[in-house]
Amino acid sequence: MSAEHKTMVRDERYDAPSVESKWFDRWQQEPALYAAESTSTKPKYYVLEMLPYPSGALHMGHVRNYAIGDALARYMWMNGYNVLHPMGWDSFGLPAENAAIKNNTPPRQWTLANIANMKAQMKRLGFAYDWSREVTTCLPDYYRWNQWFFLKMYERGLAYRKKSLVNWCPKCCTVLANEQVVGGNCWRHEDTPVEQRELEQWFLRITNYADELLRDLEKLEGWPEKVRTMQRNWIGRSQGALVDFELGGSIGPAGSKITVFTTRIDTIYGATSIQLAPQHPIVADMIAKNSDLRAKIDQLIAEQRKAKEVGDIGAIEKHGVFTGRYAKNPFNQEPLPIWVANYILMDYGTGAIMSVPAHDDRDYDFAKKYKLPIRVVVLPTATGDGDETVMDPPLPFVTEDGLVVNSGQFSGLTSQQALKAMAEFAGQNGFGKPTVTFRLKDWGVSRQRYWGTPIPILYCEKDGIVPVPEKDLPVILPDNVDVTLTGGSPLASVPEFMNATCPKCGGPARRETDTMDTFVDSSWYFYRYTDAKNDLAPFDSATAAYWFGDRGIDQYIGGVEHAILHLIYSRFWTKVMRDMGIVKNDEPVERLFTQGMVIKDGAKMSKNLGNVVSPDDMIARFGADAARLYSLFAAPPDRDLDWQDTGIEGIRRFLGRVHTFFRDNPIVAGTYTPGYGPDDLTPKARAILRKVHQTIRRITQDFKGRWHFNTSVAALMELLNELNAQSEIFSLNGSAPAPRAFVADVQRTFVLLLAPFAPYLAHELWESLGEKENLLKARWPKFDAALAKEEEVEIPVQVNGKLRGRVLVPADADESLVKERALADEKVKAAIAGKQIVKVIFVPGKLLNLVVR
RNA sequence: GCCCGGGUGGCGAAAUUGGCAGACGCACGGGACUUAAAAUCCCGAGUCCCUAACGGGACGUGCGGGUUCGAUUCCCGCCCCGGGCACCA
Repeated sequence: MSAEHKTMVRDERYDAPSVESKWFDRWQQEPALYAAESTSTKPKYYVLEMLPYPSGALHMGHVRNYAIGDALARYMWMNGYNVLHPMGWDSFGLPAENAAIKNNTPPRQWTLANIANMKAQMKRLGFAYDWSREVTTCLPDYYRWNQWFFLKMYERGLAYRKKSLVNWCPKCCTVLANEQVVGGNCWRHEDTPVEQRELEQWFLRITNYADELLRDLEKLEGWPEKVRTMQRNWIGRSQGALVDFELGGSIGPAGSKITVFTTRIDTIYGATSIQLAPQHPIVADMIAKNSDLRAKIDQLIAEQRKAKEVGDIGAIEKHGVFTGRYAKNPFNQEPLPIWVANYILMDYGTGAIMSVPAHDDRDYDFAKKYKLPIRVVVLPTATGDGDETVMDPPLPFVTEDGLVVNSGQFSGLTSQQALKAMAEFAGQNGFGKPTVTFRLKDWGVSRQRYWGTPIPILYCEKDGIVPVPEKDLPVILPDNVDVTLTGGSPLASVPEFMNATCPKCGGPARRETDTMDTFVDSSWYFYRYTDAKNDLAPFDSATAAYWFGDRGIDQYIGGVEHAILHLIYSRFWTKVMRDMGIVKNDEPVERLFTQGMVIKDGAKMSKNLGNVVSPDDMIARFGADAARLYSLFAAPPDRDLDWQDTGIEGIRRFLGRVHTFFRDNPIVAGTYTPGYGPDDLTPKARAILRKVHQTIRRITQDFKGRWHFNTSVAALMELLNELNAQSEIFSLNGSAPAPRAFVADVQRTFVLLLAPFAPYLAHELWESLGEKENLLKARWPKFDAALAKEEEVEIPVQVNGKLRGRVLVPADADESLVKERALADEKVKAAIAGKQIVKVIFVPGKLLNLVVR
């Protein structure tokens, strides 16, 4: 603290360093100031900012995020709500291991030191958190409940182990979930392509909830549409049908068939080949007897892998190999050649498609290349344009509005009708059925890393997979583990950890040495805040129900980068907990706000670019209030903010002017007679009062509505400018002093309006006004429409829509008065000279437009 | 390619229902205070044109159309920037 203060630039007017230091010390002595009450008659409000990873120091993005949340929390407190505003640490994860290797410091020690530092920074910034509820995910009293949930999911069949191709980051030396692969690269190493490895891993069955996760997005009206769209895309629901094509010849067992997935069963009469993914099981049978074919298929697999690693799967050229075999189209008994193609993916649908070149771009390209027949079975219908015709080559794609032709009994149906009729027909005849596939895959949670929650599973030679009994939790993560990044789980090198006893047979057992994905930690942490010290359960259900209500956290604030990862896992976790009966809400978050990034010189801040702005530096130079206020003022919160040091300088000047105003006009409670009537106010004082109420309205509306706090701050600046312009009213020895009680009222209101944004200065001024009660317990000022109403307004006068003059009239003036005055205006006269007024448009209080000819 | 945002002075931005475009701030220019500077305070300012000046005029919210007395705002067609998804059958 003191070191920071010494380097602070001294301002001759407002000594932010010593004021902030004084209040910082006081707030440390009153930790209960921001404590939430879990039982209260007041209405509850749960406001939450996404918890940070303890990387070592806050960055400006954090400051912005928390300044928004803190302003809201303070506003809600001042409006009489019982506010829960907690903070914690998402403290497991790979950076701690990297730091351990680099600095030879144990991950635990490194992490806890970072937490201490960042917590001090948060306190210095004056954020009003209830630290009694702090959650630190890397401590056993938290992660034991990760293990508990894992066991519950295992019991319910939601956690399972399977061998499959998984994403492997060679730099992290661990497996990644699909959600952690960004454009084919690792989400932490954006230049490192993810490799595919076949490993046995633990998965959580998020796909069980795919339909509900999609459906409930409709309910989340308090979420940005952007995030909902991203989740919709990610879940990727696709309605279609499965159709079996019987194999001819001697491939596979008798009666073998290939099942394809299609969303366009209405085009099945146009199918001219079957395309298989190179990894398709049938292909394995074929190449077993044909080494020439094998080599070609291997080539296709290599192309696919390469494309995936480059991250541009759409760009590779389509290649295929004819297998020499045929499969029978069940609708028309036609034999179709079976090909293997590099553009067919084994992990979507069934890994097999029917190729309909006339009605699919990719199939069309492929058919052209290999000279496969192209057969049109859907014609465009006349939809008003009227001149669509079938062309040669045929239209590559016709949407569902088309008319089905050349399709046996289905000819003449619309595509929509055919989709239904043909899927039903397939079902009735036992060679297919309607189905739904999802892009969403189960969540792979195993990580071959040390710094995470141990998976509470044992492997016994006799009993196989054996969950750790609940009474034996937590499985403690051992200290003193060698965390070199060699690949393979570091815990496997700790015999004391790995070797255990089977709880079933008492024989020797081996512990699971993988740890959990850290996104497990953050999937439910916000429930823990409601009951953070519970050592019998993750949280008390009734307490969580109080804070979450029916619809979840009232307001969640964080970066859009978690739109899919954290926010989809959290939704899944909540639904699982609901099905377990420990929460009542279907969704964790009622309202979500994603703030924009803080950038500098048009680019994301990074050490490489050397454009990083340090919060410590800003606090030292301008003060915490200024750093916070600027991050609210410089741009609307949902937009990116381009940081400019000269901008925060301006904010510091504003805070200095505020301080000066109060210093020069000291009105202390108890030194004047309270109360004043309207008659005691001069017109100028009434004008001030009007501006005050207009400001209350603007700021209150910003909180209730769009959160454009940049305009809230601007409103405060305007109010201050007005107060300064009317200084004779305020000065005790001015020429036209207003009643002291009035001046005190204005000052009080100003401080209340400033309080959510600049708490240090607000508290200081509040005290200087002689107020004894804590500012957070004071009431937000009430807006009075009558007092805010203008008495006189300037009405713009247009002639044919062009501004020609302005007239000053009483606010409620009617058309005739405004018109009379307008016609008296010289410029208006000149504009209508020699012409006739054919129409008059009058918008009361807004505008007069004379239409002339 | 598809789906979301966004495009307004030198810069960050404002204009909540179609009604004075540019609030507020930054940077800039001028002035006051000072031996001087910094700090602070006051004043000016969208662009272009006319005027010695006072004033006045035209243009102006990415581009082109449209609706309207009136469009940053609504409609149609484009361009550019940012983000997401993508051989998903």
